[in-house]
Amino acid sequence: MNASRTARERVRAELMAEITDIARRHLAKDGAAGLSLRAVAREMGMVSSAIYRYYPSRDDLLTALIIDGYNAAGRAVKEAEAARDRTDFLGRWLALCHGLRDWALAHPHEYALLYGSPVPGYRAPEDTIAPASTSAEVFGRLVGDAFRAGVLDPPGGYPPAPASFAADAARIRDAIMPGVPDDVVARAATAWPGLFGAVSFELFGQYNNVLSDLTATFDYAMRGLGRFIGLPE
Amino acid sequence: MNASRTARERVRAELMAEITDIARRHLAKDGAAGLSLRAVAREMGMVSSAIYRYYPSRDDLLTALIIDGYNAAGRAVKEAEAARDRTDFLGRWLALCHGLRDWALAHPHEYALLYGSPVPGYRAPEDTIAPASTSAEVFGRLVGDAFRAGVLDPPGGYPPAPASFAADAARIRDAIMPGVPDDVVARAATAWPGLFGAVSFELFGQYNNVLSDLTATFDYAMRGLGRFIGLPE
DNA sequence: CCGTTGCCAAGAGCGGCGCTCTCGTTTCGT
DNA sequence: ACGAAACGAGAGCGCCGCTCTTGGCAACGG
Repeated sequence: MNASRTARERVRAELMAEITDIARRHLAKDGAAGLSLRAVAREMGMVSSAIYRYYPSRDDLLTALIIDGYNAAGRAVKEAEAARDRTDFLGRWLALCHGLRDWALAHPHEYALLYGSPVPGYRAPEDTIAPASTSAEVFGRLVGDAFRAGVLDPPGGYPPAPASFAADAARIRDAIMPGVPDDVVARAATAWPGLFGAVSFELFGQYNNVLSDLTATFDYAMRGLGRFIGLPE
Repeated sequence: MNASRTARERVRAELMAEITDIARRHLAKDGAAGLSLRAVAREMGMVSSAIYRYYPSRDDLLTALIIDGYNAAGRAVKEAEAARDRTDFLGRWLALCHGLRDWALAHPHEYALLYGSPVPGYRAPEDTIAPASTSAEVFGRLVGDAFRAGVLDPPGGYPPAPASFAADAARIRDAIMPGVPDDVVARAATAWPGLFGAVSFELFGQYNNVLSDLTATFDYAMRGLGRFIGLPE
């Protein structure tokens, strides 16, 4: 009975995978705004209404692509970071940053879908938060490793974190940075959006006619943020 | 003859202004994806094809809204920054940051249009770059003032800017930061996208279920970036 | 003063979109 | 073997951006 049920469901799973594959290709080519269920159906040789058996709406298909995208970006970040010597903490951070940037440059529309403006009528289904945190987990582990190694050496002259941050710090610590004290969490939480701000600026054209050697400038900026956290040179 | 021609052109200008006003309201309510020429025309009591006399395409209307948005954001930033004591450089920076964030929170869809994923088939017409730099000019003047006042006191322990940055630094210096040395320009260029990364993270939902006191955390992070540049406490 | 020119609103229409509903057919569980 | 569920196809609804044509109206030149 398992075999028979899986027979039908296997076809269904394969068709859903084929739909997402085609949709991902369309997304990569034309962006989220250009993704059309009808075009995907056409390419599959189906009639448009048949698609709705598999994805009840365009937003559901987009949600699937978002989850895929978070997983792909997280994998790229993870692999880039894993290639560095475990004790080269600044190197791991830079590898993480370049890994994200390289993936974003290779998949600009997918990056925009994840970290740009939310496209659908706005929703962030529960399913997306787990894969969305993959990159942050890599970051948290890196910061935690550096702290436990006792090598964190942040430049002085910075104000302390606000008292209201303690609760957030505790939550972040429990989730991805076990054992890390509040002020380190706070600095990490400052640097983290800086990474995405830099990638988004480059990808969304804010650096046009401003910067020329984008790779070197990005590397410099991320090095600065790494030092800001306290990662040793 | 001037009077007669301007008579006709005045009506035209008024109609274009009315179109952009309605379009801006639709944009604020439904986002860029929900902006429809037909809906705007309907609200104006026109037939949809008549709109094309004034804006040849939807993208042209969006471009007009983008320019308006940059001007509005720039004005908000400028006024917030101008309200601070000229010698309170960190205060001016924080006012700039909060000014941008407050404007973004009040006009999320417009912010997304400016600093989120580029929505049209992608274009950045020349007309948009001048208004886009208003905020950066405020920032550049602030950094320049602080440098000329001799109060810049950046924490040490950071690597120098890459050699390839010199040309970019010269261009930035000429445009918005006259007299500022390369390493200060480089640090400013690191902090600047950090501001937008923080605002975008908050606005695009990346902080959901992560941070609770968003205002205090933002203030802390911007304070850190201000110190990173060297603005004195 | 009148004819020409050019701007304008309106209407019809094209192709495409997301999505719904109905209708035969196939497939599966019992 | 039979009823239920899943399925593909087709037609259709109301949107959308955009184009083309038509007819009215005002401005300008002879």
